[in-house]
Amino acid sequence: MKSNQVVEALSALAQPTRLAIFRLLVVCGPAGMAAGQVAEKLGVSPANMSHHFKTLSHAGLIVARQDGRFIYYSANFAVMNGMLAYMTENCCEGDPDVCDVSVKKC
Amino acid sequence: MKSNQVVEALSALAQPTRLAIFRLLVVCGPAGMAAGQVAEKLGVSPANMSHHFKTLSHAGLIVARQDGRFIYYSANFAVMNGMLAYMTENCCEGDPDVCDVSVKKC
DNA sequence: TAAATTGTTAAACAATTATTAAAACGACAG
DNA sequence: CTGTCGTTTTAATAATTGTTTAACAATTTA
Repeated sequence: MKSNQVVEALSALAQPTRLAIFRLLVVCGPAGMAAGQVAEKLGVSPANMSHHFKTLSHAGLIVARQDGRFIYYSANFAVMNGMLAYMTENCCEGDPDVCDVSVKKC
Repeated sequence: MKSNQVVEALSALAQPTRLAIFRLLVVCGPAGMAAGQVAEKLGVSPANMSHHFKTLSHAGLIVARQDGRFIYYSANFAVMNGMLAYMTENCCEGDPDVCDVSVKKC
């Protein structure tokens, strides 16, 4: 994963509403959630929500899937994991005892 | 870890220079690296570097330690791990097979 | 004490980002 | 078709962020 992609992903998540969106979608899993439902759940206007979806999509953190009139968004774990890996690359010069860079499995 | 702390940490890392600083310090481990050395290594002016250090420090991602004339900065793994855990909380409704939220141990 | 080194702070400007409101779009039901 | 629902786009404004320059503080060396 390239540096600028990682920065883009971090920027996308570095905003309260978008972080909340992403966390919500992470819990939903691959099934995702309809755009409107996310907006209602978080109390955000549709237009504003759409902008945030666009930002997250462009960063590759979420994926859109149309189903009839609804658009379902879901979290893309591959990009998130790539981002996490990039940040901790070669940490502590390879000594695992010094740092504990692990995330509880879900 | 609270939402606004996580957003602050993500914002701090969502910038090319600061991401590079953090990655450099992650590799250095607890010993850290002198401010000037980091600045030189990344080709950033001292004043600009100082601002970035401040941002990262305030987010808790790095820690400063004075040693004579030099100030050594080092990465704070606890905050980073807290941030990662927050993002993946309750992912996939608890089904570990659906997503693989793990980071290679260093 | 004076000069040199290391790093921080303050102020200003340029650039980016977030939010809102209004208009427009595409999918579907009648 | 026509109307409505769900969502996106456009355009404008407000707020935040990054960089630079110059001045300042702390520590060591002469």
